[in-house]
Amino acid sequence: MMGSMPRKPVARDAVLDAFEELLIDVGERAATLDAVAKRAGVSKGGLLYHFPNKEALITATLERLDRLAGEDLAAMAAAPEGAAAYFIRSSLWSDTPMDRSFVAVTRLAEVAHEDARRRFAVIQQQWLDLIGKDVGAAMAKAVLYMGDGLYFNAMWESGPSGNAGDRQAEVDELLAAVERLRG
Amino acid sequence: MMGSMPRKPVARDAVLDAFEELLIDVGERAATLDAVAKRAGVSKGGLLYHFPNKEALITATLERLDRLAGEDLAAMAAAPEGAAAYFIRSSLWSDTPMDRSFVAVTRLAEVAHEDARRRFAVIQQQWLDLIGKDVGAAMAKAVLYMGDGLYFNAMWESGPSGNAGDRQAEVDELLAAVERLRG
DNA sequence: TTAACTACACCGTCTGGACGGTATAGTTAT
DNA sequence: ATAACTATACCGTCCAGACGGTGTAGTTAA
Repeated sequence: MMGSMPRKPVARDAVLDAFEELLIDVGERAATLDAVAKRAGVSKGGLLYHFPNKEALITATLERLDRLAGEDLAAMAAAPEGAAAYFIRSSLWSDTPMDRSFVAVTRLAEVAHEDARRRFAVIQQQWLDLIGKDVGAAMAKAVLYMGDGLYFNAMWESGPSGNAGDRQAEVDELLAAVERLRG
Repeated sequence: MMGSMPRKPVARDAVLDAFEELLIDVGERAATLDAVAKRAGVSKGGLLYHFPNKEALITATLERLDRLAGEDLAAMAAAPEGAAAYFIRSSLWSDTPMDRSFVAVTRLAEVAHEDARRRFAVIQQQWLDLIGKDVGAAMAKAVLYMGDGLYFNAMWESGPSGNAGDRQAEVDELLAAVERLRG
C-alpha cells in the first residue's frame, strides 16, 4: 500500500555535476563520457543508462541552465540594489550553481553547439530587458557588455580563481561606472 | 646557375587560413588535420610537411595573432578618435585578419590551451593600459569590458554575422557610454 | 508469507570509427 | 637539383556507443 516508489537515481545528478565540472575545468574536448563517469563515481554503463548518448547529457545540462537562469532572473528583477548592480555583482565568478551551469554551457557554445548558443541569446535578451528598465534603454547594452566582459575574463582565470580582493575592487569600479551611466 | 630557386610555399598560408576558419566555424574539436587539409585544398602530407604536428599548427596560429595584435595596438595608440573609441569600434566583429585570428585563438583558449590563455592576458593588459591613458585608470576596466562583452556576444552570431545596421547602432550607443565615463 | 516475477538502476567489456601521426613513392615548379 | 608538394596506405590510441550482464526493491499470486 505504502510508497511503491522506485529507487532514487542518485547517479543521474552525480553525472550531471561531473559533466559540468569537467566542462569548466578541462573543456568540452576532454569531457569524455569515460571521464565524466569516472568523475561521477559511476560506471560508463550506468551513465549511458540515464543518458543514452552525449547529446542527451548536453540537453539535460541546457535544461538545468534554463531552470537556474529563470531563478536568477527573478532574483535580479527583485533585487533592492537594482537590476544593473545585481547583474554586475553576479557577473563575478562566485561558484554558485548558476555560475557553474553558465560557464559549462559557455564551453558548449564555444564548440559551436547551436542549441547552446540559442539559449544564450534568450538569456542575454532577458537580462538586457531588465537592465534597460533600471538604467534606461540607451545605456543598457553598455552595462550588459560590462558584465559579460567581466565574466569573459574571469573565465580564463581557471581553477580556484585569483585574488579575491582584486576582483572585489574591480567590481566596485564597475559599479561606479554603472552609476555614471545611469539616467 | 641562376634561377634554381625552390618553389614558394603557397600551401603554408592556405593551411593557416583554413585552420583559423575551421576554429571559428566549427570549433577546435572538429578542426581536425584532415578537415584542415581538405579546406585548404592541400593534401594531408602537404600539411604535415609544413607543420609536423597539430601543436606546431597552433603555435604558428598564436604567432600570427601576436603579430596582428602588435599592429592593432600601434593603430590604437595612434588613433585620432582616441584609444577607447578605437577599441570599442574595433571590438565589432568586422572580419579583419586580426578579428579572425583573435576569435580563432579564443577557441583554443576555451579548450584550456594554456599558451593561448597567456597571450590573451598580455594583449588585454596592453589594451587596458592604452585605454587608461585615454579615459583615466578608474574607468578603464569598464571600457575594456564593454568591448570584450561586445566581442563575446558577436562571437556567438557565427557565420556571415547578422544585421550590420543594428550592430552599428549598438556601437554608437557604446561610444556614447564611453563619453559619459570619460573624465 | 513467500516464491516467482518485474522494473529499475546500475556495472564492465567490446567494437567500430575517427583522429593524430608516420611512411613512402611519385610529381611539379623553379 | 631540390624544395614543395600529391596520393595513399598504414598504425596506435582514444572515444562514443552497444551490449549483455547483475543486484535489488517492489509486486503479484498461491
